[in-house]
Amino acid sequence: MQRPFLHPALGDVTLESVLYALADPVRLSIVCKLTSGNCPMNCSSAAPDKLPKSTQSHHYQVLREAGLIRSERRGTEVVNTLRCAEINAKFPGVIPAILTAAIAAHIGRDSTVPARESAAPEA
Amino acid sequence: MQRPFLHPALGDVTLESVLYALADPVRLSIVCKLTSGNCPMNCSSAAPDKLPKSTQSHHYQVLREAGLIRSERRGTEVVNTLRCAEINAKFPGVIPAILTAAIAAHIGRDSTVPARESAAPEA
DNA sequence: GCGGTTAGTTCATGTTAGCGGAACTATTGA
DNA sequence: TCAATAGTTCCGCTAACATGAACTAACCGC
Repeated sequence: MQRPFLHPALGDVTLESVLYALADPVRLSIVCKLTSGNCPMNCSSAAPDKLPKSTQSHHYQVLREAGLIRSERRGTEVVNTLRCAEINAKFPGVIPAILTAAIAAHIGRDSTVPARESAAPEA
Repeated sequence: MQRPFLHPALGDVTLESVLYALADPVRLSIVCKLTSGNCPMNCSSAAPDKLPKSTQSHHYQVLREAGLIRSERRGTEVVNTLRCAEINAKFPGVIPAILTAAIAAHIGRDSTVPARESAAPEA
């Protein structure tokens, strides 16, 4: 709690780490919630339900170190905001395309892995 | 070698697995080479130099199972083609944005991890 | 200030996934 | 048939992930 948060400079953000951070359903869900919520959120309200706190903390750390979110302490809680605008300046179009696809796929709507769904009756 | 390749149906391709597959520098490099080469390539010519064959094989398997490439045996070699058009139909804009960013970041030009930043003014 | 609550971090641990060397398998060509 | 080529599979080692338990910092009511 006392250790200050480390946010990478934009120059240190790599495409691979961004993709890696978003490749996890939990983290993609968190980012989707932050996007749709459109305002800073603390950790537990952006994370899927019933996720252990230590696991949450780990996922936020990954997102932070990838440069996707910025975290600030506000009293007892940590407030997270997206750094999409910055990332988008460095990797134009990547984040919007991924988030659009994620929202279309119903990721992060309420539960972690919602719809195993449809779309493929073919061989 | 005898086991047939398994390619997921488009309906089974998930955004997470696509992002995961592209989150590795080696695999991103392979996909970039296949894109820029603009034609089918065998495994060793699309992979970075000096990568152990077993590791190459593993990375191609990940790309294949994510739905990003299609592999076919041609004599002693395996010819790989991108499935970008299909993926793009399912997740519009995702692959082009990532590949554009990757190429801009000089990923997969010739070696695995080419330019450690530098914001590269060089051509 | 003191205890309790809240929100999140850190540590330790078991499980899992990835890398790469060695051995193996098809296919081609001489 | 033998050797070379191009990948695959197996296996061991290491690193990463998920999570419970213990910890810390800020806030609240008294």
